[in-house]
Amino acid sequence: MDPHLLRTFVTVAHWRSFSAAAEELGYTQSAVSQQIATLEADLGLTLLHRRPVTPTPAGERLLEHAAPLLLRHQAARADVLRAATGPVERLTVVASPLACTPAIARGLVLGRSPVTLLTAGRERVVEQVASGAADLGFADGIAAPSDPLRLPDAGSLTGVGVAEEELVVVLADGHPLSRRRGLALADLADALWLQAPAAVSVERLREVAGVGGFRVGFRYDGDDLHTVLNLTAAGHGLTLLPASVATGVPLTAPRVVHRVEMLHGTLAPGPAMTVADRLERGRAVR
Amino acid sequence: MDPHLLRTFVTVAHWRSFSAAAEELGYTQSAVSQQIATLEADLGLTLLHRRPVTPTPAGERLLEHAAPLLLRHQAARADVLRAATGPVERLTVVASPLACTPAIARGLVLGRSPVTLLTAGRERVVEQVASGAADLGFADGIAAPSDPLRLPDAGSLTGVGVAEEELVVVLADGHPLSRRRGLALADLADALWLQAPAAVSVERLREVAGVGGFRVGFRYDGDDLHTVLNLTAAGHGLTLLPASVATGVPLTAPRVVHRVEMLHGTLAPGPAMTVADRLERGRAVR
DNA sequence: TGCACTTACGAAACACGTAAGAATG
DNA sequence: CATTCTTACGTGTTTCGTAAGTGCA
Repeated sequence: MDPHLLRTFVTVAHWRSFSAAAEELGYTQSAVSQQIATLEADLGLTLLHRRPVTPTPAGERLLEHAAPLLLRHQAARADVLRAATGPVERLTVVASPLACTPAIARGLVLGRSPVTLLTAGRERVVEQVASGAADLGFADGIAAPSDPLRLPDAGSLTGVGVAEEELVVVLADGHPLSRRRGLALADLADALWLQAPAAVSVERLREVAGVGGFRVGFRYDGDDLHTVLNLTAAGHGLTLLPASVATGVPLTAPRVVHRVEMLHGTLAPGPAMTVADRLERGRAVR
Repeated sequence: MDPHLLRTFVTVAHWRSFSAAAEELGYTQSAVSQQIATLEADLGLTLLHRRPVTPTPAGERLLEHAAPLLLRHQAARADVLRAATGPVERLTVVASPLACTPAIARGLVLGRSPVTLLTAGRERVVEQVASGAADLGFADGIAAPSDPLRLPDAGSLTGVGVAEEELVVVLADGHPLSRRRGLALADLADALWLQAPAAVSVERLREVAGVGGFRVGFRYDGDDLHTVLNLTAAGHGLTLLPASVATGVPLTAPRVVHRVEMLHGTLAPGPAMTVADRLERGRAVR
């Protein structure tokens, strides 16, 4: 159960192919085959069905453990390294699509030090901060007011809520429900929803509403908010968005808000700490 | 950052000696030296001062990460293995000294299947269950009513509260405070306390009380409750114990209780699940 | 028959033990 | 000067790549 082998296993399972994993990892097909064989021999279990490549039940189980394990592993490494190297005079920030609110954007100025901002999915934000690729991360999601976001656990990351905002249901133009003053999520479980990284995930919707349904009518894999709005307007599916970025019908039940959390490892004095402190002091929520 | 090297590092740091760690791990002194050198070269940092052997700040940082990392690592392995092998017809249970209350003991009967019970410290209970050495664990500690215990995170362990009980302050025979009807923890911060695995840890006392103090007057490293009571009676230090095992003055503030939690990994149908279900149904607290 | 994983085999790297060396208290 | 860690070096093992082998669509 070498992290090395674990990473190969995860990659193979992801691509459902030994050869594709080999290419991604810079190994030969043969090496990957041998690594998986070693892992299986070590556990005494078959982890993957071959042709087609599919995880066995034991493999599925291992996959659930492997991702958090590898995440914590690289987080530990990054944290030790970060603590040892002095403060750097540049700041790299990663934010999920809707996480960079005006207040946060304003907080990111930093004298003459250069700031780099990049966008990534929620999990990737955690990963980047944990691995030290970014100094500061902003992840958004929906949650009950003052509840923390449910983010992957990297072991040593500090997260503070920095913004919470009302949510609205964005409906198609002229949708019969658009005249309503407020909507309950449970009433919309039968509707078709738009699945997009920039908007709230349909999976999370089911969790929050506590019911099934919420079929995905359309899937948009890009980050562009205008495209999301255009797709919704065209009737491809409903969307849940923070009130400030879209017009729609307020969501009244359950009481959930759009929340942004700032994530960082242990901060050495320097730009990252300065910015984090400023944002933490000015935060809208705890 | 091989788990292998990490384990060696943790052991060396624990013993503050390369040779002692080598002996414990079954390596030569030389091998340990090389492993630490490899780890240090990999991170590009000195992790340990030599002679005397002491962690550097970076080493301290790594130590904080290493234990939970290794714990999760073996927990993942055990979980995959446990899920794959069918239910076993024996049950191994591990409990911290005061965790095996009468109700729990009663719950541990299991038809004709043999049950093995062993005692270990709180951390060790988690470790044993996580690593699959035990099927079921019971850990006790003090916490605010209905609050969970603060146990090491193994990633995939389920914990449910199964018992909560009042605490009493056990005082020396004829102690002036023993006539009081109730005591507040903060008033006892200046007293001398008995540190013993079977009783509440003095460290935890400080956390719960939110103040310093609580000097350790005597340290007893055994598990025997009678010895603890005798030591307390002899005036070697105060102790905090569940009301059912000792007579003393009820603790009135802060509102804390003695809590027992049952821990287990994913349970396959079988003895472990039977017992866990029974105890979970009959639990006193959530 | 062709694509995809496995196996065989050799070369390079690695990890450990023995034993000698260095440094500290 | 004795204890404790480091270094040098030899050996056995591991791991990877090349290339041939095998099996399923």
